[in-house]
Amino acid sequence: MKTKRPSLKDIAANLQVSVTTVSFVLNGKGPEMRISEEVTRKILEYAEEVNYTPNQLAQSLRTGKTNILVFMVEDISNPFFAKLARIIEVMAYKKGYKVIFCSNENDNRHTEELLQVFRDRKADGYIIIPSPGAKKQIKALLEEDIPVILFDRYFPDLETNYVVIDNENATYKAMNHLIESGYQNIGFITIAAKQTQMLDRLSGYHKAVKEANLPSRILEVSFGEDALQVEGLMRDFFEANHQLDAVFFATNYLTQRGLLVMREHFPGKLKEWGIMTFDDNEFFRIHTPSISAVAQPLEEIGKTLMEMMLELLHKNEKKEVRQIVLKAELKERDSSRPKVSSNQ
Amino acid sequence: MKTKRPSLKDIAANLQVSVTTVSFVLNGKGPEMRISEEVTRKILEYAEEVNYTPNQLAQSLRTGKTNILVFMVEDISNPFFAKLARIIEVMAYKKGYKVIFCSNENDNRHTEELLQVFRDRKADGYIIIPSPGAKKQIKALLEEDIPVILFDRYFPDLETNYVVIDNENATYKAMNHLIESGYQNIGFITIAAKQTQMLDRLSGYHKAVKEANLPSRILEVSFGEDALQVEGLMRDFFEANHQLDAVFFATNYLTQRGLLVMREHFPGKLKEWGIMTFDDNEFFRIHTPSISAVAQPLEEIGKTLMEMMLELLHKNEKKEVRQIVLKAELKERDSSRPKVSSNQ
DNA sequence: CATATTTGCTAAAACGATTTAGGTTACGGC
DNA sequence: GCCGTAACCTAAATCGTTTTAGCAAATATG
Repeated sequence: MKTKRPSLKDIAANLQVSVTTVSFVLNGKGPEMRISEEVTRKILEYAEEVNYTPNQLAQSLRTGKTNILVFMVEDISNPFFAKLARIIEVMAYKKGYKVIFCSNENDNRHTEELLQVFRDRKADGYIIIPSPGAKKQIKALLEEDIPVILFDRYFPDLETNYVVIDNENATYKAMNHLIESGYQNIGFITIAAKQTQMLDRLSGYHKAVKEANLPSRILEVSFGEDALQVEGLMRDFFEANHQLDAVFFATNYLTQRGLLVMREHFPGKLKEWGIMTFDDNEFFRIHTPSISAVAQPLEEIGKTLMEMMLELLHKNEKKEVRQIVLKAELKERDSSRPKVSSNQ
Repeated sequence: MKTKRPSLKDIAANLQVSVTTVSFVLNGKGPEMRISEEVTRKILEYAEEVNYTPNQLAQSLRTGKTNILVFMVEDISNPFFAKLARIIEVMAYKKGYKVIFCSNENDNRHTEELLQVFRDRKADGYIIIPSPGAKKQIKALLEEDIPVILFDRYFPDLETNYVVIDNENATYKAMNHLIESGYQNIGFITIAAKQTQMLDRLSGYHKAVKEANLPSRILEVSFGEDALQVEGLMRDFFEANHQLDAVFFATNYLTQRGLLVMREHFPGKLKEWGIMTFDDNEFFRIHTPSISAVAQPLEEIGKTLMEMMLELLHKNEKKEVRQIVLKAELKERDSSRPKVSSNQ
């Protein structure tokens, strides 16, 4: 016996008052609009009784506000993004905002389509990991004066709000830690992407090896390749460079693949080599050996993003652009303990 | 120079036709409504030129359809749910639906609030892991004739669609595998929850130990406890039961905690003990020893959920309720290799 | 007592679409 | 010359809100 949800009109009809009055009362504007105590009480009681809640679609259509935020990452099933999503979700709900998560697969067409979808749905704000060619779409949002914050990476020549970490310095420090531990031949496995976060990590690596006068050995895999292909590339890389004594994985996805390859094909290296990874993960603590990692401060990133977003949402006049660079934390674990030189 | 997005009205005004005509043409009803070729072309061209896309809010308000699905889990940052979320996301987008993910923390109030929010926003369908007391809210949705599918767990006395796995049998089989490998004293670590998925796993355990005439040793931790508390309880449990020679973790969260405790406090047991976990994870393959797991068929679960959902969304008359129980797969890895008896 | 002011409320437009029920005009048939 | 029909298009209601502008009655002011 599916009965329609009550609307303002229903309440108004039932109580013989106007829709306007009901709206005023339920929005707490009763006093301001001089609605009598009696009518106010009557309306509140009846609304309670029929369990009225406003139709958000109508409300949004009228007001232009949806209280929906978009959180777009590469892949929501990546633990790093999933954790951050959860943090953002909690904070947003506390402030009365709902969050739509979505994955753009670092693909421009995906990004464009998704943004179109949410534009049509009038999302109030966007927290985005931009795909390489998303600059145009981001610009379009900015021109419509819609709150946008980039994170993880940004466009150096675009004036936007962003929150990132200091990738270059974090990588540089982690590299120096490996070097101080005695590793001399450190391979760097990264994603072939021309985006800031990857370029910065790479240049941190370069800086460290150059300063220490060590050789640089780099493997770039492209984003689209599937797990098996990636594993094959790594295997080849390890075989072609048997003088390696340590390896630095530039993302936690690569680390997963890499550890598997090492486990299956080079079990000895797992113990001997120095290993460092970007982005920490519960399992790196549990792994044998435990894996040293550059840990991004998830809570802080989430908190910063939400604070910036709330500011943007509530701003009246134009705020200046804010670009925040946070520090990452180096977790020193067993995989970067001082090298035990076998032949020196 | 923020210019308003074009609406049907704008197009109509510009071309000196009625809004109705524009709407018909853009919805492909031109021929049916006998709109002339010429007018049709004019409208299509102009719409293209100004890059018209309909305001989804208005559309939804009018039609009652939002093309939004809700996917509610305990915690979206749990890798198991995150992976599934990704699968659902891909399938849903292919069919023109958007997905809102949310975490109810297995809490009734959360569930209720979230459902209220999406009810107000007129979501088209719901895929839900219900919290223990969510029966009433689920019923309310069903009465409004809104598509709902439960998964992971269900209410035995509620006639709903659901997709679950055969928890009892999967646990029973995994237990027998441990028993056949020679383990005689198998602890079972689970969450104190009276929900079907947990009860079934527990009864699978009971069935197996009873049949094999083995002792049963169970640790129940409650959902709310934090990581450190859980680890403390496990430590006590392991110490109090030093005759244990294997342990079965009933969820992958518990496994994470448990492996950490074993690693830090009982490193010897990591190698000796049989270990089994529910819900597989990339890292269980990489762990030393690699961890045997009862793997839920994520792809199949996702596919089944979406197929059922699409059927419900497109149905005309009432469909009968579908309750699907899928099989889990046992991944036999190093942690359940035959026991090497040290003192027999 | 006539005129302001306050009190208490409401009509109606607007947001941007969809859809029902016609309304013109033109043309063919008889 | 009248009627029926087809071709082409549109007015207006509707979804459920918010909000502006203002009306009528009661009260205050001089």
